[in-house]
Amino acid sequence: MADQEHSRCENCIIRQMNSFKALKKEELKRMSDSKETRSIKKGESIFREGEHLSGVFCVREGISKLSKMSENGRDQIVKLATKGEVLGQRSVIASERTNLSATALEDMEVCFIPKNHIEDSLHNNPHFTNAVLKHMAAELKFADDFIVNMAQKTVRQRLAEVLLYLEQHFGEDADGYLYLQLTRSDMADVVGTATELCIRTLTKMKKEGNISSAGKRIKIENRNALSRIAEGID
Amino acid sequence: MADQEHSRCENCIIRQMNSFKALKKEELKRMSDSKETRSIKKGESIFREGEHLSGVFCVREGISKLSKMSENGRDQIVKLATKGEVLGQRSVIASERTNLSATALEDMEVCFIPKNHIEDSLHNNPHFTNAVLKHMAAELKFADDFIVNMAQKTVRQRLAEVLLYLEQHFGEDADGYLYLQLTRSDMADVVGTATELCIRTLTKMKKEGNISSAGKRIKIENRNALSRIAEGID
DNA sequence: CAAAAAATATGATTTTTGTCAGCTCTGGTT
DNA sequence: AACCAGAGCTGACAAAAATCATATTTTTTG
Repeated sequence: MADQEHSRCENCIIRQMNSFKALKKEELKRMSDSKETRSIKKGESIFREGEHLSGVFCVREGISKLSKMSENGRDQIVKLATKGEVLGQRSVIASERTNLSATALEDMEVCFIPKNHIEDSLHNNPHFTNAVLKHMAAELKFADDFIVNMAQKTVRQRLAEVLLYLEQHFGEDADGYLYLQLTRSDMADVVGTATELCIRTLTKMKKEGNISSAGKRIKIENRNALSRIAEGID
Repeated sequence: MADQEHSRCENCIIRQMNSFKALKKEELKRMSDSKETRSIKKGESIFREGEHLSGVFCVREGISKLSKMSENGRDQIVKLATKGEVLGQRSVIASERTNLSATALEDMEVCFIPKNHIEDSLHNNPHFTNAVLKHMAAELKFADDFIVNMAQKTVRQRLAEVLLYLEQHFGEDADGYLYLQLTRSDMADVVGTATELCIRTLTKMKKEGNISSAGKRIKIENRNALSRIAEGID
């Protein structure tokens, strides 16, 4: 199918959300001519750890998890990426195989952009390079904070933090439930614990009245209490 | 005291080890005219979390720890930085306060470089910007791997890994002991555990014959065994 | 709709980790 | 040599987390 007007990079609103906003009209046009839009079903993989990427993926719709299998055989989710995020950027910049796997948590729509476009713009467009640099700086800070949390906080603290994060970043549905419905297993993989302990800890939070649930769906009932838990006060 | 020949950036060997190798002669000359060499004694702080930096610190000699205090009141060491590393780069790029504290683990010599030099070169020298970008990409990968390890490995596994890291990156002295003599407390802060458990775990490794020690100094006796421990095989 | 599969949940137990108290060793100072 | 401070170490106990087993509920699918 030929590209519609609305699916051309020049007209894409998504690019306002990432480093691509620093690209010039011409760069965008060229990019748009060779880009390729892909639909990815919930549960499908976008790429796997150790793959060699020939380009990056710009997320237009849906949410994905970026995870890595530890030597112990358990998965750790390092990041949740949504609309506007560019997946695979680090690997392309470093000319390395991917360090993480990307998997769709919902049905997704992503644009694949061949890496030569990225490389060219990194060489010729300082605005773009600086935008990417700032973005990487932000990611690095996020990662450092993540390290400190994983190392120093209890599962209960981390879980409270994740719930607040999910609310802040993905919002809630019409009924007030967290929009992103992570399985307990995925939630455990974010928190870095076993599924059972994740469930038990959620149960305790329910009993305390800080959250409620309907099936896998979770509602935050007491934001402040969760913040206090995350800080280790409760 | 006036700058000697050998302390001018143009002639400094250290810059071959970091992004500064991408700087042009002129940039280096200007940088050298406004840089300032500082001696920092073991235990002293280079900067503290939350400070506003007016420049970056290029490490010429000595080793420092980059750490952050968690809300629980315990310190987590996120990185050990040595000769060639540039401290404060992320904060300057992001125009933010520092996210980490930097403290000397040995007597150090660092060059303070006012941030306008960095900012100018980021705007005008694409080679430099790309070098910094690649460096940040490497740091980000390191951080992601660190997250996975902290989240999924036991203290014993992480400690084995740290010992091997210390050997690989800082080498050993004439007697075969690890060159960098971390206190047990600092070692615990890298591993993300309490000092007591760190000591107990070291003791166990001694009994197993995988390491030996003399005072605070540690010698690796069985590299392969430690590797296996790190991988969770033993 | 019913069966099967997957996800959620709970109990019992073991292992790992944290905490508190106190002891010992070492290196430096007077 | 005596003293001291700080680091290293150990024991006893408490708390947190992992593991295994086994329901129960929800979702998927034939």
